[in-house]
Amino acid sequence: MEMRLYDTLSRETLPLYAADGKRLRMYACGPTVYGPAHIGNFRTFSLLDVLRRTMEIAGLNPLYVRNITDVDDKTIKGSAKDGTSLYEFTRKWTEKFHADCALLDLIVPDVEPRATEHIPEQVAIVEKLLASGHAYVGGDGSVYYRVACFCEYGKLSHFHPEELQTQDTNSAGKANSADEYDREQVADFALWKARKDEDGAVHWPGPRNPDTGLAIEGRPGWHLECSAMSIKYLGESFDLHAGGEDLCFPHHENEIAQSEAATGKPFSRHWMHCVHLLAEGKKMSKSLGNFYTLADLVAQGYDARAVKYLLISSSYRSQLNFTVANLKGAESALKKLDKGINSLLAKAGIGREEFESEAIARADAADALGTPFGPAIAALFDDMNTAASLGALWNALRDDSSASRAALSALKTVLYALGIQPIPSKDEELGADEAPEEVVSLAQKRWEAKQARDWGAADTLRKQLAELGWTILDRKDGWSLKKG
RNA sequence: GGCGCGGUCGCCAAGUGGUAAGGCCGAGGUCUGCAAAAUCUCUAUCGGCGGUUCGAUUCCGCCCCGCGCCUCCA
Repeated sequence: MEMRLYDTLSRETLPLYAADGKRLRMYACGPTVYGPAHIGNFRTFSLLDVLRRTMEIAGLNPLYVRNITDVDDKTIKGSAKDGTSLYEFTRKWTEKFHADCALLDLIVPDVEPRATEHIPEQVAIVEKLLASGHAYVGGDGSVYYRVACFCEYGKLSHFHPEELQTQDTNSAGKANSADEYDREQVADFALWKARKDEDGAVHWPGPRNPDTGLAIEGRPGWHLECSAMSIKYLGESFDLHAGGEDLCFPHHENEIAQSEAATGKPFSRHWMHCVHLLAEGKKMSKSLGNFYTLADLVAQGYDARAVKYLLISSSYRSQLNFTVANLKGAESALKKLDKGINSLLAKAGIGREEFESEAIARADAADALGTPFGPAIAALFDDMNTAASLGALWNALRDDSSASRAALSALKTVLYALGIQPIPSKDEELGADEAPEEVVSLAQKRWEAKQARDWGAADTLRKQLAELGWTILDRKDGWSLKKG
């Protein structure tokens, strides 16, 4: 079954395929490492992870490149504020990002290039563009892209350059200082920024000024790195480029302009954009108090798996509103999912270990489609409909014919694609040896009171345990304890 | 002003020209000394008004409401 995905460029849902017949070459814009990534960032990265996984089970053999932006205004400012080098500063936040990715069980990209490690490649593109007249040195010594030179400018975001209206403030709420003095047109964007005092030690010998023949010291503009690195690792033309919806314009539009002008070839063939997450009904921002990071949520005791479940619970093309209530709902759902899988295994007479081991392999997608879990796979193949896929997963879990080896293989495939690993029968029940002695002794006393049919004493002891934060789970023949 | 997305059960969220998947919450049953846990069952006519059609939530038009992007936010 063919996998299809909506393409921003053509505004059509098109089949995904590897142009070279071997690997589907995909580039995703990664984070700018200047602070903790928030869950909105991770909605995009989680969805792209599902995409990567789904392409894998579809046999598309993805080659996944996702960059790290480690030089820009914010990283420079942040490192200056911290009194550390740009390198140290961005390493710190990159490590934090990787830790969060691991918590969410995101597959590590095949290549994760950093902007600062690809300066020569970026400079080479600027020099090409200068030579062909697509770029010019502006009044401030920086190199700008001449948008007027690229007649297809706007083809991705479907904006007409002449209709672009410069807002009073940018998305960060800061005033746009879009003065035309340095540039020929407001729409022109910086390819290479000339060195400024506030950049401190952050500068490289840049492209040669065609007029003087001298290198222009400075640093790359924002869009340039993605062109340079995607071309380096995937070739001048590749299969798919993805990112958050905010990147569509100007970032991706500018990538297309500079790449296609530099190579003379079509850049990415297919474009995918993940719609943003809202938090408590509004765009996430620190001032609104609805700014969530994964670390915060985990520290509050929420399960990272539940965060991921929630983040992928609506289609990548629709907005998702994150609320704590929904996160709790996701936790409940996940608990039930674990149980559902356990009982399915029990019905099939297959042990948890056998299920997790190689004994039951992930099904080939074609085989999986014929099982009750088929619809869950088909939904992912159809424009990566994660919400429909989860719905189909629940349906299949209730299907009696799901208790077969073939179906369980298919289940493994679905869980792999969604990137949700079931937790082995972790029903939070603790045996006597796992709780504090005091608690165990209270529980035992209460059990004895109960056996003696002394309900008053039994209820008092149960209350005492509740005050200590433990719940008694009664059985016919005994008791166990649950925290909370 | 330009481009785009969306309004489906209390909440989240799929979907289709022929009478609405799923999850959460809630309610009820079973179990239980009671409670919890477990388990089973139940819960919508799709923003408004017109139009096309044998038939529209699904297509078209208008209106109302919400949201995103419009130069460095995933």
